[in-house]
Amino acid sequence: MPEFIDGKRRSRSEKKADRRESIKASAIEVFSERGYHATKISEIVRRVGVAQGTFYLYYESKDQIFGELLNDFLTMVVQTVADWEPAELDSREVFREELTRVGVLLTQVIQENEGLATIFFKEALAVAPEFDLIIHEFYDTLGEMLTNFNRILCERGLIKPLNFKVLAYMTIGMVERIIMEHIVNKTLSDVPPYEIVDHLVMHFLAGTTEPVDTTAG
Amino acid sequence: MPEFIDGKRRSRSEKKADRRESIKASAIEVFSERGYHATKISEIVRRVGVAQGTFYLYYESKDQIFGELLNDFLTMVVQTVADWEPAELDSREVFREELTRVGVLLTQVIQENEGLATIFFKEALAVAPEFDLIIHEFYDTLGEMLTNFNRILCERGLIKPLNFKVLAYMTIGMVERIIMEHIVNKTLSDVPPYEIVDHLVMHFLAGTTEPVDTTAG
Amino acid sequence: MPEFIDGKRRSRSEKKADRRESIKASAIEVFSERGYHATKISEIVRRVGVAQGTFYLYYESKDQIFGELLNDFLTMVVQTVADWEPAELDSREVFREELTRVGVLLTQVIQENEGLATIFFKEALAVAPEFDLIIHEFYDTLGEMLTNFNRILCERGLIKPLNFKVLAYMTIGMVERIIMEHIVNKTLSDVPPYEIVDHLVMHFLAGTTEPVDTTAG
Amino acid sequence: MPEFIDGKRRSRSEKKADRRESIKASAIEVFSERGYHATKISEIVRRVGVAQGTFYLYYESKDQIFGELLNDFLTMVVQTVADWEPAELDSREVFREELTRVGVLLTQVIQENEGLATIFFKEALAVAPEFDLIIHEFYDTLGEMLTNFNRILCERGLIKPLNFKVLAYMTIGMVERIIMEHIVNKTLSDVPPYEIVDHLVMHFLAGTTEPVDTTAG
DNA sequence: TATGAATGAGCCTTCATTCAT
DNA sequence: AATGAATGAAGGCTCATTCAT
Repeated sequence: MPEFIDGKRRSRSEKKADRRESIKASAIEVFSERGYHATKISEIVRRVGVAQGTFYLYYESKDQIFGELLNDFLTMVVQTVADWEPAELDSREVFREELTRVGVLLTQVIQENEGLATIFFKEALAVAPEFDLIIHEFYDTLGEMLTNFNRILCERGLIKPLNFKVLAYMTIGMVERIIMEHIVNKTLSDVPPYEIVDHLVMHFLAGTTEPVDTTAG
Repeated sequence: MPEFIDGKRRSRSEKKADRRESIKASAIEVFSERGYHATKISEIVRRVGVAQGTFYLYYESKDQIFGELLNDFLTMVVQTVADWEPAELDSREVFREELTRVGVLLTQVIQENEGLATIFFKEALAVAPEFDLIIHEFYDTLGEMLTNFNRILCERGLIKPLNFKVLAYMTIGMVERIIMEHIVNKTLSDVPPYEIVDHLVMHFLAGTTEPVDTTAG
Repeated sequence: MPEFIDGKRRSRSEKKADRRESIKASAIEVFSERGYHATKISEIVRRVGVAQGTFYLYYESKDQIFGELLNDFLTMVVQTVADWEPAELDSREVFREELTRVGVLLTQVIQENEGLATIFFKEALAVAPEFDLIIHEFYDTLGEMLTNFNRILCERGLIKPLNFKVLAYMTIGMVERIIMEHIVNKTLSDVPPYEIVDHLVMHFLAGTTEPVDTTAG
Repeated sequence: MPEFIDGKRRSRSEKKADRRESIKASAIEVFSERGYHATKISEIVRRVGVAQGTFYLYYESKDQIFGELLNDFLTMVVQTVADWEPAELDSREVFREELTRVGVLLTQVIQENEGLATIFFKEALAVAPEFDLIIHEFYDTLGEMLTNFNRILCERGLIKPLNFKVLAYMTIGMVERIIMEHIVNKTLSDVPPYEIVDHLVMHFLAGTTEPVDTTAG
């Protein structure tokens, strides 16, 4: 019996969870390949090998599973940053190292969830106003976090005074476009992740630490 | 008689062009409000006040008009950059001024075409593989242009040696996220465009001109 | 002025008739090429080089012109037979000659109106119940004419007693399938018309004049 | 319970096949009554009492089911002839009997499938070039079969030398017009099938066995 | 008489969701 | 829990016909 294949009896709820997970995995696959609108429930279940009706035992609707996927992705990103727990940022060097560390962490987590990332970057905005809200909240939170972060850095003398909000979104933009090209479009797949993160960190620091001398020729 | 309102008789082809434009304007409105899939031809024509069939006198299909809108936007952006004709970049100061100038130009053009910008940033990737191609080509072109531009700047000693491709996409990302927030999502609408462009240029220059001194504490 | 090209003034009604004829010619072309349903008024007028609205100055509707074409064809066929005026059928030889003569006449008239023939044989039955009626009437008339003709021939001893109605439809079938293959489908286009008519006449006479001796081995 | 009506439980696939058949039956009905273009899927399903979408569980499209019906008819006709297996045609008498036998068989089969026959004779040529091909192939095959058959009969001395191709199509025409009138238009419904077949066979034999003496008066 | 832009009814097809088994 | 057949609303597109100019 399949339940014994791995040597231990799986409980009923464990099996149920498995079925749910396999449907979710299939959904990630299809959504990331075809996009939200071109994805049919029939294709999701076909790949799992269950009947159409089974989908609705585990998810309420196409929208609902899509929302859950979006949420999974955002939670993952937020969690990674929340788990960061940076060392005391008492020097530029430590600061640089810490930024690099969280950058590499994010890179890994996103690389391991390529499908979710693709869905987020390509589809999320285009599906429905309902999801727009979630995403705007995410960006708002991210933007606010970074704005505050920048303000703190400034107070500690690690970066110079700027419009921290603009700075925050510039940083977000840099990072997300790089992820797009590296993970989703693969146009930067020949560049090692570390080099990419290094560029991002360097650029952030350079653009924020020293006034540009524009008088020199 | 309406024909004399602007002091001259309008020819049939002029009126025909007008009708086409009014349908296009309506399409931009609806697409940017509702997104591609939620947009119904019936809604586009309802807002113009013509019959459903009229749409098909001017456009072949929903896909075709969407493609045309996308093309309009990309052409506009490319044209703005192509019309730039920067002065001789013989000093950092001139360089900075020129970058700022093109930035302001782009800001204006995009602000005047908010609908198209919204469609591009929110929908373009999610509609159909057919459009993915156009967009990837656009990004590839943009990426290559900037990569070469960076290389030239480096040769002239205006920026330091870096991975120019990564740098290019970082720049693209900064700019597009800022546009997103400023024009589409309006979260930066309280910041004057000039300040935003200034930050972008400053950041670009700072991150590319001087090595960051990470030894200082 | 075009009206003088052939050296004489054309009256207004003559010009009008010309326009009507050219539209009809175009309609025959398109109907025979594409069939009734795939024929668009726009295509008919495009080939004449007039505007869509012009069609409706000369014909009431698509149905109406189709009906007129059908009628033209049937009238032509009936007229040919009516113009036949056979010589006194006082011998089998004369009879045979007369049958051949009318056969050749019909062949010519149909060959000169290939388009109409194609429309009649391929489309007529499939368009609308309204046309079914016309066609059934035609076949009924034809069937009755031939039935009576056969009866007369029998009375004169030219053919033997048979079910004249069945005989009539057999004859119609033979003729129309041959026309189909010869004129419409061109699968018999390598056989000279005279040979074809000869076979038809011969077959008709053979099948109607002598009892078949089925006792011979 | 309906499942027990015929004394045994019907399996799911059996019921599924039934549903398919009932839709096909309805399609035959509507197509033969209204013709291809005037037939609406909504009417087909209305008569079965199922929803519009159900049609598409069993057939891909309107075209596809029409093609299947056409194919059914042609297969049926070809199968009847293929199942014929005539006795040794060593005498005119046997020959006549065998021809009569296959004629009666065809009559029965077509009478039992009146709807399909109507569709074939009235609509088939007028629907789409795609179907034209199928039908032309059918007639070509039929024409060739009969041409060869006639040649063989001639070699065995059962019929005299003629243009066998012309002869073949004359035969086809006789038969199909008779079917048209008897089955589709019902103008010969008062004549018993056997008499009709007899006339056809007699006529075929008479027209092919003896030279007509045209010198006698 | 001629034009051709405009009309709008009509139908095929898709697919998320339901529900009887 | 699982099935998969059935549902039916919804929308893109066509084209014969009209009518203002």
